[in-house]
Amino acid sequence: MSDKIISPFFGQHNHAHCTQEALEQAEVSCAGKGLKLTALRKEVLTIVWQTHKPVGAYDVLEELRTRGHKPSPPTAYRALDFLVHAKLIHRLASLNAYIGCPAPDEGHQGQFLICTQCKSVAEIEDLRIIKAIDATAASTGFNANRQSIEITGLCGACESQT
Amino acid sequence: MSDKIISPFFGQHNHAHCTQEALEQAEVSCAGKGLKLTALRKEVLTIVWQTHKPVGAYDVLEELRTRGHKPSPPTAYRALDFLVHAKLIHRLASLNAYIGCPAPDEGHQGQFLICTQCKSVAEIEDLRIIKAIDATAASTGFNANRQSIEITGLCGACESQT
DNA sequence: CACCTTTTTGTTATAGTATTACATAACAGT
DNA sequence: ACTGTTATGTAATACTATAACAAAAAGGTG
Repeated sequence: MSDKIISPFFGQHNHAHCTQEALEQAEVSCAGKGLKLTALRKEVLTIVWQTHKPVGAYDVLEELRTRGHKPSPPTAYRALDFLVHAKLIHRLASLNAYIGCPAPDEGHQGQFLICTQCKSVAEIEDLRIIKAIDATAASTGFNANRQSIEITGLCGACESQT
Repeated sequence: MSDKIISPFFGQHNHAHCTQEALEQAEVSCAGKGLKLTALRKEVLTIVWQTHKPVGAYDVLEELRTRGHKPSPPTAYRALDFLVHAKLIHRLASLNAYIGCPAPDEGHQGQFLICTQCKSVAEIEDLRIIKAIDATAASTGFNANRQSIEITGLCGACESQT
């Protein structure tokens, strides 16, 4: 099978465990790359990981406030930018929002299934898509360096509730 | 070959002809669907078609002003929304901008190659990508209804100028 | 045509998203 | 301790998009 689901696919799971694992991976990953996962950045990462739904920058700000900070927008955007560059989270352009990346060290690009009903997002890695894009790039001389693939629809659970 | 370039791929072409054809197609397409391509909407479509670079909503507003209108934001957004729904233009989520669709009646989804250097955008339709997405959807129970595929990089021309 | 309904456009205000610019503080190496 | 660098705080502002209501234009019907 050439596609791989790399986040819990709209299913039940132990989310506390899921989040904790992401945080531990983040520590390791940053240490390995010489990046500094400061207290603030870690807190923002935790906030993003609270759900598998995308979180907006101003949601992060709000949440930081409930945790005793008094942040203004650049605080959130800077932390989010750092996390994106560290490949710990992804930005979903179609939603202006962020979501935790469950596999920061696999060098994958973002491919997302976004449920319009329950708002959950699953990240996938489909080698056929990557290959197809590479092939098109090669055939046209286009030198691709980033792909943003965002597919919206209804997840199985929401579909069956109709 | 399973992929198709459906807009001039970063190459030279007779753009006046290109634009005019798009406008004529738009007339026909709207007539066929019972949609009203009003003077304002047509003017906005023309503005979007001025280049193969994406155009922002406020660019459209600006351009409308130079043409004697005194529009406020909703004027531009409404016309752009109409054109998107009529499948005459696409919105590029990663750029908050719009670009003309050269093949409005082919029912395709948007797949775009975006050159970060010259800002040109080419639209492609790669059946392998579509099939790969359908396959993933089928295998997970996800019911996809819209895809947004935006690939950024350097086009051949800009690459060779390096 | 006169009337009514629907759609489109105008207008004002405001909501939501993101960045610039500069100040202060924390950190790392000498 | 000193210094250069990185991170965070703060204020202001730019950019993107929509809500809500008013006016005008277009289309249908008796």
